[in-house]
Amino acid sequence: MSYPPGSFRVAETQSTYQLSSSSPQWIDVLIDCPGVQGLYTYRLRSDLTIKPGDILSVPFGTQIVGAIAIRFVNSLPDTLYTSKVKEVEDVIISLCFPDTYWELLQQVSQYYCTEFITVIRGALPPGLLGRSQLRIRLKKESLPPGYEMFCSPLALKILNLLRSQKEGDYSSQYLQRQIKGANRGIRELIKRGWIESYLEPPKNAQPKLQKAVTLVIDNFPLDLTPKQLEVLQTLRHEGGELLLTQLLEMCQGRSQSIVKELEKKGCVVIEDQEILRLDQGIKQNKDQAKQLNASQTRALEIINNVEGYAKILLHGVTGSGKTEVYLQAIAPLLKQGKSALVLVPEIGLTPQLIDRFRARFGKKVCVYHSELSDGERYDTWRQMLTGEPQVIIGTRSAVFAPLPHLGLIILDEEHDSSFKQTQILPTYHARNVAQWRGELENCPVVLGSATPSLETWVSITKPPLSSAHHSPPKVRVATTPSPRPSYYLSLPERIQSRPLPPVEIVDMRQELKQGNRSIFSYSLQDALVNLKQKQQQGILFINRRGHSTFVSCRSCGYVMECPNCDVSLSYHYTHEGATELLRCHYCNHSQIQPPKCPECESPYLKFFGSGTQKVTQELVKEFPELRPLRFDSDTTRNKGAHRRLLTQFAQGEADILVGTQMLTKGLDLAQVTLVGVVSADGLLHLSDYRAAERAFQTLTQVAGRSGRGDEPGQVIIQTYSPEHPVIQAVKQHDYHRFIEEELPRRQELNFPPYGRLILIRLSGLDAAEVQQSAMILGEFCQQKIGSGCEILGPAPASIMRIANRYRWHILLKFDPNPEVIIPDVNEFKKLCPQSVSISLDIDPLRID
DNA sequence: AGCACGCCGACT
DNA sequence: GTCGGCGTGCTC
Repeated sequence: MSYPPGSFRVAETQSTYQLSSSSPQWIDVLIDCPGVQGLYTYRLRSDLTIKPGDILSVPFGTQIVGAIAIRFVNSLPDTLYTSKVKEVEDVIISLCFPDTYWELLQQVSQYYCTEFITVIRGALPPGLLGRSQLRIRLKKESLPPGYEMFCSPLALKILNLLRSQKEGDYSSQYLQRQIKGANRGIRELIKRGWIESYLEPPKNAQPKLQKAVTLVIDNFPLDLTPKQLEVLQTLRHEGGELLLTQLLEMCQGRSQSIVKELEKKGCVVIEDQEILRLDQGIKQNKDQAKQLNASQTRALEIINNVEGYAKILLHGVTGSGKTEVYLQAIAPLLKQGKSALVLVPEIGLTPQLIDRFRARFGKKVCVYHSELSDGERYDTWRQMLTGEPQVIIGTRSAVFAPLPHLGLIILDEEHDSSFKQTQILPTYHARNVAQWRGELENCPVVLGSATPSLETWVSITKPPLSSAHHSPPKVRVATTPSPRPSYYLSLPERIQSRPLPPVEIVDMRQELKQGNRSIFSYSLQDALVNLKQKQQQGILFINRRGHSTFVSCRSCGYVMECPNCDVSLSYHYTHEGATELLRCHYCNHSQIQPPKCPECESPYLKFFGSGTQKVTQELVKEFPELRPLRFDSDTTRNKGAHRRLLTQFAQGEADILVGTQMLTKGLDLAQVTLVGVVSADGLLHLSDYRAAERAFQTLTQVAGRSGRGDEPGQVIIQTYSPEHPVIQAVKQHDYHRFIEEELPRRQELNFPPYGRLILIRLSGLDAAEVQQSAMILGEFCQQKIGSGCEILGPAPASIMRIANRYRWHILLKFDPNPEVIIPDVNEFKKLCPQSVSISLDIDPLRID
């Protein structure tokens, strides 16, 4: 583990020494520098109130860095001289984090083998933990005439560079990047007194302040001018307090000087007031709790009556009204003064969900996700710490929302892979963290899904599969007392008893035999014609964005490949007359489609496979009366584009949405009666051990978009493998059948949810270096880890090169019970050259 | 993470 | 002989 577990913990925030006669002089802090191990001791300042858990800034080396106060110290160790101990610089933010908060972060740190400070960094809003910058400033007035003659060429270079800037001021880092060996010259110039160095304090996220005017008298004095009286009367009329800008706006033409004058006379006070930059969204019409059906009522009853921690799986088919259960589960909590945390897959993807929460709870709803600006994030975060009852809706990172009095955590679409962080440390899964949080805060955790992950499924106490298969019980409570209570709640029916849409599987091999060369089967063609006639709307699901999956030469078979990655380039062609582009979906390299094959000069260089662009084009060609709307990461890239496209569609400006995975998440469009999957095969035949699970989830979810309104729905899935078990399970809407098929396969190979996985990723620019490092680490793992852990690889990644970096993997597979000791990543790094980067992915979802 | 110190190779 | 590369270690 990169951090020795239990070697320290953040002290209880209540522990201050005010009552003790000998108050401590020092405090141990955790420095915000990954790689810096252990705690550092600083002198307390009498003018600052500091307690453990506070975020401080402290001098460290030549800079000022962020730090977390951990504990008071009464005496220094012998090895540390008093003179070496520096003083705390400042308190950045002093807030009462719930005690369990730091405990949670420590748990994340241990489980995900990530330094504690790195976990804290990921949990706090960006910008809170700042660092200073060493800057160099030219002292123009000290520069003697003819100074050029006195100094070294190096120093002269620095002087000239500084003089080129208006203020004569650059960061030390910038100077060192521009001029090699700048440090020597800087020292020379400081000695001469021509330049000086200073620390620019870290710019932390600051609350936004605005001047507010408050009326402080009841009876107006008599010596007021008419203008002054007008201002005061306006202020009183508006409740006695207004922002200065608002007040001035209301008393048009009145200037600030009048208000200043009133302050002098003691009529009002002007104070800075913190303005919260919160994403309050679009005003929604207030709505009321909806009537629940029997299953929903039972589910709600269980959730509301759970005391303390419990893990609750809300297994509801698509369109079964999970959201309404969430809403009604939260309502009583808010009345008790508690808050709720709602985690959703991708915020941009669920404007509908946010709107529904806002319509029910109004301003008590806050949205927290990484696409907010730093200021918005900071303010929302501060707003959470107030402890007022509220509902936070957020993506993965919101699992760290510092809400006191947490009463309920909900993970909607808990099976969704975006709850797992993969690129940045810690590589946590929000579902795991939410469970730990529920245990620590002693509140229930609801996992909602139509297609629960296998992890969740096996972790929930539930009726035996075989009986469940035939008649799934509605509610089943774990009867055996267990330290981790769990409940299985099922919503087997859609609301208002709407049927699940029938799923038709079309064998594309037969279509070809019958002479159909279109990408749309006869069934789908009929359905599309019908759609227009009935004035209904539809969705076409395509697994890929772009136009085509690859471009190859019909003469020699040459395939256009990305120069930086070992993948073929996708063909992009947005509209008539647009440039034909080839783009790499891994590194975003793009180039113009060449007119001839680069290999054999043949002009027959053509695209194959279908993406969203091509399907849209084909659709327009074959069904010109249908108005399509493309919905993928190419068309939803801009902020708000998502909501705009959905609104357009909802208002009937298009007949059919053509899109990718995005369509599968939380869309509730009542008018959609037809869902077409152009080709399921791309989903079925991935080499990943989770391919089947993902395919089942995606197909079930996309099918579930159909028939949510009054009109019955219909689903058509085109495939070349109609007999595939996943396809059959989707056709029957049979989750249990899929589970019975898939679980034994996982168990046999000890893959999750049975065994645990840790993936060691290596990458670097030099192929041989990466390979050799992988071999060394593989050997090291064999020796160090040994029994109880299966070591797979080292092996090259399935796409060996991405963005010019060669990639190798080592996969560790072990039973969750006998704790396998994973060596420190730093130990791995010591064994490899610096140019090879190494990272651990704990419980990886994909191994590619 | 920065940044100092320090030990080796290419130049005046 | 010095300059200047970047490898190792420290920062309370």
